[in-house]
Amino acid sequence: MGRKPTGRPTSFDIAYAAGVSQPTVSRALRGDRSVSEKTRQKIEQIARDLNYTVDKNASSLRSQRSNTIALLFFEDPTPDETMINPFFLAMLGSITKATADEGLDLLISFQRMEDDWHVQYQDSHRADGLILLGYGDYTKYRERMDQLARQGTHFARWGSVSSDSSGVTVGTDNVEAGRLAGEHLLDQGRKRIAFLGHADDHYPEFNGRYRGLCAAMRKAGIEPDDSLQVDALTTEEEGRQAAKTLLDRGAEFDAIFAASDLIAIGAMRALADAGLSVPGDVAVVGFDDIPSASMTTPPLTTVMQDIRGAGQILVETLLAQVEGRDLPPRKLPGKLIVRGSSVA
Amino acid sequence: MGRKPTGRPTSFDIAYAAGVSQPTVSRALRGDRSVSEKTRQKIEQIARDLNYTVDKNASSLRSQRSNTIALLFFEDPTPDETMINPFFLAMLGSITKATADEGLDLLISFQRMEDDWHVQYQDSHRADGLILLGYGDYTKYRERMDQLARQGTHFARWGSVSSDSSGVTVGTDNVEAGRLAGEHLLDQGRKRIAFLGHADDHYPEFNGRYRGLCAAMRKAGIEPDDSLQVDALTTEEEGRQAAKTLLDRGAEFDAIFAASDLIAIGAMRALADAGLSVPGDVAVVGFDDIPSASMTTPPLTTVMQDIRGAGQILVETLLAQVEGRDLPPRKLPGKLIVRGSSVA
DNA sequence: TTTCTTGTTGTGAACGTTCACTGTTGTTTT
DNA sequence: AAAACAACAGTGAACGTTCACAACAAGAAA
Repeated sequence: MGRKPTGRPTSFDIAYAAGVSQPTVSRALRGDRSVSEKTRQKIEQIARDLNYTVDKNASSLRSQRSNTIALLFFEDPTPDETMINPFFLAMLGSITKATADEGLDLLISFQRMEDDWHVQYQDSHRADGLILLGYGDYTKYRERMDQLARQGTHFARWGSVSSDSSGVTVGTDNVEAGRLAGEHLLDQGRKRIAFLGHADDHYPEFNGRYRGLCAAMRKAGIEPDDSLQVDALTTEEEGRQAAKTLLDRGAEFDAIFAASDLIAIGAMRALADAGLSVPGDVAVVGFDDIPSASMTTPPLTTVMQDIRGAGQILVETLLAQVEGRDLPPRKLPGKLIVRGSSVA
Repeated sequence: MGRKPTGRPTSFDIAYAAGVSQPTVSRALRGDRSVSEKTRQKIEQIARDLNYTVDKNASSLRSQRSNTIALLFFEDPTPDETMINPFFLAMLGSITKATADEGLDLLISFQRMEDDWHVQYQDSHRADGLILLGYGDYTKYRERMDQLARQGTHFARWGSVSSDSSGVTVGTDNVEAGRLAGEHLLDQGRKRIAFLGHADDHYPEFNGRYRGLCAAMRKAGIEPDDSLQVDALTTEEEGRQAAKTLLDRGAEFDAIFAASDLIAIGAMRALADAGLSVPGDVAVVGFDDIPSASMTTPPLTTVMQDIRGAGQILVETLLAQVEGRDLPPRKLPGKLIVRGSSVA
């Protein structure tokens, strides 16, 4: 029936069987409206019978569109390489769904920041665009992003939304979310609120959360105490260390707002080790609402980010960019999830 | 410099700049040894200067090899679509690493079992092979796998290792792991051990774990009591329900071996609700060692699967298959992680 | 009737590689 | 010194689509 006795059928085989030309097959299967309904159905039927599928490579090569996006996690190297930040893992689920809804394929990669790989994804036509998820020292990533932007690579990033970085960014309104957390703690009568997490511009998301907390405190007539802010990255261990530092210093505090749940969980361990009760002695609020947050004792109060919305908006934003119409950066609201760690 | 005033450089541009023919460029960049060292270096240099990368689509089209594998999660539909089983999420990390090490790209998809999509991944030349991760009613998946095998699709699956299913499977030695868990509980002096999880052939992994438990008990001279086995799927809620069923029934038991950590966590909640202490009244052992397992109170004793090894072996196995040499199925050992939920 | 649409299909080329051969050197063997 | 063989590079075609354009029919407008 086909030209070749062996191998997968091609559009030529379908065309032959349907008695039309090969490009007509291509058009029909793509849903091009210039093909009559009758021939389209006939072609679709034959394609199904012969178990034919369009060759993705040939299609992408010719059309210069891969209908694929690459999801790149970039982070500072960690000891355990296969361990992924739980928050981004959740994001992955949402992005997968969003890409599937748009009929896109999703490539993923966890290349470390040292590698140049991510730069090549679009150049090599593997993907039409990139979604970047990352954490760690922001200033290190900026350079890469500028490079990507210069090369005309399409990408959308999850992170702190500001105008100073190249590329479109989607992220939670961290300042507002920090304010929510702060107000909640103040409502519980807490007055000396510690912040665990880096608070300088190298970590703009954490910085925003801290600024939100400070704003809430000032509004309540309390001047934030800088000595209650301790640097920490998003790991349980750093959270434990940070809380320990605070305790060793003899600092007085009745609440902790941690920049992430992992930090909060680590901090709770340190508090338990020191014989302090949560929320009795110290109320704790985290950020992210990772699955483990509800497993702790007491369950952790935290700020949930709109993960589902995030994935969808990231994909939308990226797709728009690929198609030449740029969408503006977007800020998503965070939502306070009150659990036992902050209320009596 | 090139033939075209605009757009990405092609291998022709590199060839022109290097004063060689275009196929030589292709050969050089592929590392073909029939290109002299000198010209290879020259070509590589020029390629770097011109920011050239090989077009993945053209390359894959011509060579009929995409150097990409697709990772497909298939599961029975759940209420929250973006929620992914934590164990498979961990597996994802390991598979990503393994594919990166082999220089492969990784496509992922969470298509539900209803869809036919997964069948098309290889046909459309998107991927050279498939890795299947899934849970739920096994008998439903068998049919699909037989279909894949019939079509000559290359795939490797994570799950229960047995000879009866088509395709190569890699998995933990569930019987042995179940025995480990059982022996541990028996060592703690427990005699009436309940099993929470489906134990019929529709769920061969859980079934293996149960058989292992039974074997350990018989070896210790205790005949397993069927009434202490309660069906449950891998969710916290089902675990809670299962434990509640057991309690409502007035069953006597001093230990629970849950077929997964999520089930175990749910069961611990039910025990707490009933005023029973862990491990005082009931010792609990889970399976998987998901991140949350160490967060519970008390921390959960569990069986850790060799996730890192799993990813590597799955990729190896699949790659071998693609290259025409079949590797045998593999069983990986599980490792007991003793925490507070099972020892006093 | 003639001309212009509109809808549908066919034609030839192009996307950017890799593959299978054919040449061309220069070196080794007989 | 002729023949044989490497080692390397070039030539033409092929992979399976999609694109731009031409061509044809049938009905509408002139």
